[in-house]
Amino acid sequence: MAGANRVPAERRRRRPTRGGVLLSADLIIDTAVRLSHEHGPEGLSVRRLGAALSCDPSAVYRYFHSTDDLHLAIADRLIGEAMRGFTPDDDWTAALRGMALRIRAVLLAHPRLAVLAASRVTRRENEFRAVETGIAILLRAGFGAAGAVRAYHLFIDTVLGHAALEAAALALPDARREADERAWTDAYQSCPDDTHPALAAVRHELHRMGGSAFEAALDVLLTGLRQVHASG
Amino acid sequence: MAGANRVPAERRRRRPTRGGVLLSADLIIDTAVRLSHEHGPEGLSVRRLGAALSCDPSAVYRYFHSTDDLHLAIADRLIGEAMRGFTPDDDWTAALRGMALRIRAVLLAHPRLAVLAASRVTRRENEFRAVETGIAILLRAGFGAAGAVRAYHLFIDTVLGHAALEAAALALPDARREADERAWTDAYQSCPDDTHPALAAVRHELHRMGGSAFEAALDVLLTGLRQVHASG
DNA sequence: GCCCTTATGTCAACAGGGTTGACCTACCTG
DNA sequence: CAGGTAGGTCAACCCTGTTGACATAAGGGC
Repeated sequence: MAGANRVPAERRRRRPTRGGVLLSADLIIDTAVRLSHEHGPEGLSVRRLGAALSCDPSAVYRYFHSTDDLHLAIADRLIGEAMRGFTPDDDWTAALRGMALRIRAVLLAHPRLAVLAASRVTRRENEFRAVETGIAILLRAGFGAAGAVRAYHLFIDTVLGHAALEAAALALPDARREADERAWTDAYQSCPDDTHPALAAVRHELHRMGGSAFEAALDVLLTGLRQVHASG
Repeated sequence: MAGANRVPAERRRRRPTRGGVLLSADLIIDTAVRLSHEHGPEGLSVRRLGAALSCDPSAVYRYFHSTDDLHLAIADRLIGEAMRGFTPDDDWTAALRGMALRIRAVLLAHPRLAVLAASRVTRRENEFRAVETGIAILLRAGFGAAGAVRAYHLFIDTVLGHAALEAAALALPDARREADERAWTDAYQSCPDDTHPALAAVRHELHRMGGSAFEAALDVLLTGLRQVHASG
């Protein structure tokens, strides 16, 4: 918390930058989101932000206490983007599935921000609403208070964990990402059969490791959750 | 791959640093691992590494092409550490569970490295062996080649995703981590009941969100996997 | 319509980061 | 013992977040 609201949300004196831009928290977040996927990895920095807004980098600190503060605001923006217009399916597992896919889609669209955002608690409006939505789905499904919170917790962490992992891979410089992907059809194909018999046995299936396990994992998790729900 | 083995693993001419230390890839990795959890977040840097080894920072580049190369080597070291002495249980779900807990324990012990390591493919010996072990467990359980790879993929990504998330939280500066944790017993307790009825209904259970969902998620995932295995 | 306060943009500086190319020296091979 | 070169060192480059002093224009009170 410590001074989290020392920076006023509403400004009275609006003064344009040297480049004629009228700064605002929203504009800064917009620009940050744009920067982060226009430029390559590490594309987002206070200095680049300053350049993009044609203002001095330090002006950002008039709107956010630190880059961490800015990151949390960005994270909340992404959550809002993910959940905008979401109406949960009547079937609770389908509802959770839909929510998971939305969150993943947004995080993959902003891989570099995803890494920062996924593990944080923004404690801001959009996150409040998302948690409200998720818990409501589970309560309506018949989970008790404790069960709903437990289920939501493991669900959302699984979704965020997978998404963060995929995003981190996407956020790598091209050369590294491709090298990582090639590993399964390359280095892993060259492991000696005698010392790695299991790898040898599945050699022609290893390419699957290069892709995403998100939906498969999600479906298995929901299968498990359904079973837990049914059996008490 | 590009030049991945341009740096020879074995050295002939061993020449001590000004501080009298005989460098080696292993010693550098050792020191890096130690640094990363002796000092706080951002405790690991090439320059600090140089200081700890009493050598010039740039000497590290004689052993690793870049920090990324070093990070992969560290990741592989952690995998080795996690799997050392691991003997899978006869029950395949118990075996996977044991493997998951080991990986998580090591990643949580080195939170800052975990964030770097979890999403990468080290394509090095220890990782080869770990994948071999995991696939072997699933083949022995009766999964076919494709099923074993699919199951391993979604299993390991779930484990790594959760572990990375927890590690990222642990790697935060104390103030930020505590603020994130407090959110559930603090900011989330203050959401208006009328706009957030589900949150209101589970208010006294929300504190659970602050802890770890790892084991709960793991158990639900294994439950799901068991069902998938049984029904096909 | 002016003046004062102060919010807010600007500037310069600091400490730290990865990486590179030139240098030089001590080691190993022959 | 001589020569070639691996490998440690040094200085430089450009990047990063952050801070404190500074200046200026905005807007409220009169």
